Amino acid sequence: MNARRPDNTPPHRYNAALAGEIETRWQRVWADAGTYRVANPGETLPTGETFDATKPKFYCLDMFPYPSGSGLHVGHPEGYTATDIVSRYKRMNGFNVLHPMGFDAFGLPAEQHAINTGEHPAGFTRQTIDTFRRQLQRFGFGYDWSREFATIDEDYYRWTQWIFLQIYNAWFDHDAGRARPIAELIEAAESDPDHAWHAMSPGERRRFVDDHRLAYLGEQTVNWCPRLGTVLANEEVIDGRSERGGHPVLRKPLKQWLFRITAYADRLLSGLDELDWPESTKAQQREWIGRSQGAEIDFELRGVDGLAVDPSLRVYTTRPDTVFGATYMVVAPEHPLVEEVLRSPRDATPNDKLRAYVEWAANRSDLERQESKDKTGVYTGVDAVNPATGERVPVWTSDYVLMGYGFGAIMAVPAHDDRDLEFAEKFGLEVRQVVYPAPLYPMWWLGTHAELKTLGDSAHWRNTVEDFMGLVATNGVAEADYPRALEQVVTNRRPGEQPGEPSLSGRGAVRMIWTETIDEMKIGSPEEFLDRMRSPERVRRLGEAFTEPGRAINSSNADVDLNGLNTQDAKARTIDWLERTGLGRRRTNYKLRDWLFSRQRYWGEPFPIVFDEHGQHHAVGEHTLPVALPEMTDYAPAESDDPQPPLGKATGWVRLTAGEAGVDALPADAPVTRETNTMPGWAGSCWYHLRYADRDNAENAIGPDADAYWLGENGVDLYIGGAEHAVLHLLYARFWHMVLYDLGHVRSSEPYRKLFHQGLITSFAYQRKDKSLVPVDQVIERDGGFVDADGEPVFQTTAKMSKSLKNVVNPDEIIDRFGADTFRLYEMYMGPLEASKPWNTDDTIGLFRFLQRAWRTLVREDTGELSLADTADAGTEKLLHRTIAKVGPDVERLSFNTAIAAMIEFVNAAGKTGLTHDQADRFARILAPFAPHLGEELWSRLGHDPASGDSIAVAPWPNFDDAMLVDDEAEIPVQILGKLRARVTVPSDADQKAIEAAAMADPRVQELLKGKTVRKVIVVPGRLVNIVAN
RNA sequence: GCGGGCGUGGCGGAAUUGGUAGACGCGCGGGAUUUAGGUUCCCGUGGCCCUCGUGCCGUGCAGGUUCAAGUCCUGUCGCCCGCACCA
Repeated sequence: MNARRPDNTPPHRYNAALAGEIETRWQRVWADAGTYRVANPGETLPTGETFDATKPKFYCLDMFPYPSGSGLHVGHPEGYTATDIVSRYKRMNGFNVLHPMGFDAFGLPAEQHAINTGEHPAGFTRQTIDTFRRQLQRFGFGYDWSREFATIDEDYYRWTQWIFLQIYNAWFDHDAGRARPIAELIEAAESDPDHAWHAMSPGERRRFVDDHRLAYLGEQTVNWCPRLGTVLANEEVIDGRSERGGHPVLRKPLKQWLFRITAYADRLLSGLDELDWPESTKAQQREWIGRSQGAEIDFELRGVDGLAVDPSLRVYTTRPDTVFGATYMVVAPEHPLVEEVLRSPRDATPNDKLRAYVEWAANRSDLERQESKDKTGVYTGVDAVNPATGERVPVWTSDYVLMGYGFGAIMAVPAHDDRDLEFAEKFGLEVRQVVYPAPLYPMWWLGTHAELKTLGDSAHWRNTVEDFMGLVATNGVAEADYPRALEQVVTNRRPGEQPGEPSLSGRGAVRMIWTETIDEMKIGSPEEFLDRMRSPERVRRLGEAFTEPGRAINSSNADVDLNGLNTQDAKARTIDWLERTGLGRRRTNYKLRDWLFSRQRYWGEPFPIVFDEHGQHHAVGEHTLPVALPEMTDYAPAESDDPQPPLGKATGWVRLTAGEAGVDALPADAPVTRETNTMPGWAGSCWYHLRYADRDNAENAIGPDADAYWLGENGVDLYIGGAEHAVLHLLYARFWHMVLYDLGHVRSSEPYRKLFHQGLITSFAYQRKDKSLVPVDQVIERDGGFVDADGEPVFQTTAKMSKSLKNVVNPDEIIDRFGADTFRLYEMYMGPLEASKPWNTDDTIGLFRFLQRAWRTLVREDTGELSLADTADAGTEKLLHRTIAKVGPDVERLSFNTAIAAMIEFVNAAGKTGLTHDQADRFARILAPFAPHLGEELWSRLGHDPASGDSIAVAPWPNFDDAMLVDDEAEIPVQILGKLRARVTVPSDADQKAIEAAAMADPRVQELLKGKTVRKVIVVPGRLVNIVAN
C-alpha cells in the first residue's frame, strides 16, 4: 500500500545524494593516488614523483585541534577551509605546498575520563582522534596525511623531551643577547682567571650553573587543594574553595620547573615588529610582556635597628620625577621586610595587627583580589626617608602591591597615582602635589609672582591674566621668557585704564581654562586668585590624582631642581641625580614572568630528568629517550598535604639506576628517581610546526634540509587559528623557536611569519527585554516578530553556540543535507574570515543552488551527459576573464566571500549562454579550491584522469587577458554638484576632453544647466564627471 | 580604567587608492513548472510620495574638509573582544 509518489526531480540533478556520492568517490581516489602528498628535499614518493627543488615552497599551517569527545564543531572547518583554499591555490600556481594536520592530544579531559573509568587515557584519546580524522576527511581537505602525528606519539614526544633538554642545557648570554650551550658558560668561567668559579666548591659551582639554565627548578606559589590532591588554576578557585566539590584551597609555595622566558622579553617584543600578524594580537603580546621604563630608588629605613634586613628599601617606579611627592611607602605582604618585622619581637610595635593582615592576605586568591579592589593595609611600624625631601615617611603593607612585580615595594605618590590616592585617603596619609598640568602651568607660575597683586580692580587683573595666557598659549612662549611676557601685559594695563577686549585670548584651551578656573571658581580678588593658583590643592579639586604629564613644581632640594621641567625632562634629570648620588638608577621592568612548566598530572610528557640521592637533578641520556609514560591502573590523584603527582604511584618506573637513565656523571649503579611532574598541554604545540616538515626523521627533531626548505629563513608562510591563542600558545611557541634558533637547530628566528585569526562562528539567539536568553526551541514566530513560550516578546541577537541555548550546529548534519562542498562554500561566504558571524542554516541553500546551477550548466540533468556549447559567447568569455582576475587576488588576501560572489555572478550568466569545453575547463579550475569534489568531478568529465596524476588539484591556475577586462564602451555617470544626474556612454579609451564633451552634450545635462554658469568640470577618466555650476 | 576593533536594507554582508552606496546570498512579493509542497526556474525587492519623477531622503548621531565622504578630520552615542591594583 506504500504508493510511491512519482518524483519529478531529474535523475541527474546535483542534490545531497549525488554530492555525497561524488565526494566519497574522489576522497577515495585522492587517498589512493596520494594526490596531496608532497615530497621532502631529496625524497621520491611511492608514486614515483620526485622532489622538485626548482619550485618555491609554501608552508600553510592550521592550529591543530584538541580532539574532544564531542567531535568537530562548525568553528573547526572555518579556518581549515581557508587554509585549504589557499593551499590548493598555491599548488595550482606552481608551489610545493606543505599543508599538514595533526592532533594536540595530551590534556585534562582524557585524564579525567581515565580517573572516572580506569581506562588508560591513550585508548580514549585514540578514539577521539579517529573520530576527528574521519570528520575532517569528509570535508575533502587536501592535507598530506602521511605527515600526521599526535603529540602523544612516543616518536613525537621523545623530541619534545629532547628540546626540553636543549633548553635545560642552555643559558642566556645577556651580552650576546642569545642562548648558548651551558658548556660554554663553564668554559668561559674556567678560562677567566678572575672568575669566582675558581674559588667555588663543587656545590657552589653546581648552583652557579643551575642558576643560569633556561629551564630551572624554582619556587612558585600555587593553589593547592589537599583533598583533590591537585594544583588548581586561579579560575578554579572560588572564595578559597575549589570550584568543584567546594574543598579548601591553600596557597602554597611549591618547587617546580620554570623556563627563563623573561630573558627573551626584549626579543619577543622586538620580533613582533617584523611579523605580519593582526595588530590586536601583537598588542596583546606587548601588553603581556609589559615592558616599562623607569628607575629603581633606594629609601633608607628607620626604626629597623636590630632587624636582619637591608638598611634601605628598594622600589621600582615609572615616575621617578614624582619622588618629591612620595609621602609614604607600601610593601607587599610577602615582602621580606614584613617577614622580618614579624619575626623580631619588638615592644611598642602592633605586630598582632600586622600578622593578622599578612595571614589574611596570604590566603586571598588572585581572583578575590580582582573582585574587590577596596584598599586594605596596615602600618608596618617601620619608616623610611624620602631621599629627595629628607622627610620621614611611613612604610605600610598592602596587597595592592604585588610581590611578583618590581621589588614588591613602591614609593607612594598619592597626588599622581589613582591607587595611591585612594589608599592615602582611606588611611589619612599626606598628599603632596609635585606635577602641575602643562596647560595650567603658566597660571601657576603667575600665581607665584606677586606683581599681580599691584594690579587694580578685578576686571583689570582678569584681563591681564587672560592676555598673559593668550600670549603663552598662542605664541609658544618659553618658560624663561615668562617674566618678560608678564611685564609686557602688565605695562599695557595700568591701573585705572579701561579694560578693552582681551587681545590674544579667547581661543581654545585658554578660554576653557579661564571659564573653569576663574569665572566658575567665583574668585573675587587678585589675592584669592593668587592663593588658589599657588595651591596645588586646586588641581586635585578638578579631578582625582593627576597622572598625566605636566610641569614639575615643589620639586627641588640642594642637589637637584626639577621645577618647571616637563615630565620627560624631569624624569631624565631625576635619574641623572639618582645615579650621581648612588641613590638609584635607570631600570626597565617587565610584567612577563618565568613560565611555570610543571603539572601534577599523568597525561602529559614526562620530564627527561632524574634526581640523585642528594636531590640534585640530572638530564637523562639522550639515547634513553623517550621517557615513556608507565602503564597504570589508578590515575586518581592522592589526597595529601603535599602535591603527589599520579606518576609517584608508579614506583617501578620512578626508581632506576643512573646507568639505566644514561646519567654519566653518576656511578652506573647509583639509585636515582624520576621527576614525577609532567609537562603542561602547551609543550607539544610549541614545536609541532617543525615536525610536520620531517615527521619520520629518527635522528633529529627536524633535519637541516627539511628545515632549510620548508621553514627557511621566515618559517611558516601562513598560520591560521583562533584568537584565543593570541598570547599563551603563540608566545610559548615563539620562545621555544627562538631557543632552537639560538642553538642552531633552525634557521628562522620566528616560527610564524604571517598569522591570521578566523572569527568566531556564533549563532542566532533570542533575548527577552531583561536580556535573558531563551533557548531557540522555545521561540515562536508571531506577527512578524518573535515570542517565547509565555508569549513574551523576544528579540533576535547573536550568542556563542551553547548546549543550553540549543543553538549548536553539527557539521555532519549539514554535510548530510547539502554535501561538504556546500558547507565549505557557505562558511567561506558568510563574511570576512576574521569577523565573528552568526550561523544561519537557511543561508546555506544559496550556495547549494550555486553548485546546482554550475552543475546544470555543464551536465544535462535528464541524461547526465556533458552539455557544452560549440562556440564561446563573447560576453561570457569576457566575464570569465574578469572572474579569474578577481578570484586569484581575493584568495591571496583571504577575501573568500567576494571571490565566491564573483563566481556566483559568473555562473548566473554562464547558465544562460552555456560554456565551451575550454571555458568549462578554466571555470572548474577556479572553482576547485573552494569546492574540490565538484571541481574534480567536472574535471574528470571534461576528459582528465585524476586517478593517474591528472587531478585538478595539480592543474595550473588559469590565466586571464588584461585586454579582456576592459569594455569597448564605458557608461560614465555625470554628476552636477556631486549629485547623479545622467549617464553617458563613451568609448572606454576616450580622453578627458571627449568625456567632458559627451557629458555636456547630454540633453538632460543641458536642461539642468540652463541658466547656470559652469564653474568647473572634474573628469575622472573611466569613473565619472562632476560639473560644478550655479 | 587601559589596549584592539566595529556601527551600511528585514538578515548575512559588498564598495582594495575619497569617485554610480547596497555587489552576492538569504528572506520577502509576483509569475512559471508540477504526476502537491520542502532542495526547481524566471522577474522584482533601501525608504518616502494620492506629485512615480534618472523626484526627494539615505551608511549610529552632530559638525568639518572637499568639485565629490560609508571612506578623511573633530566631537559624541552604542556594541564586541582582550587585559586589568604591574607602581
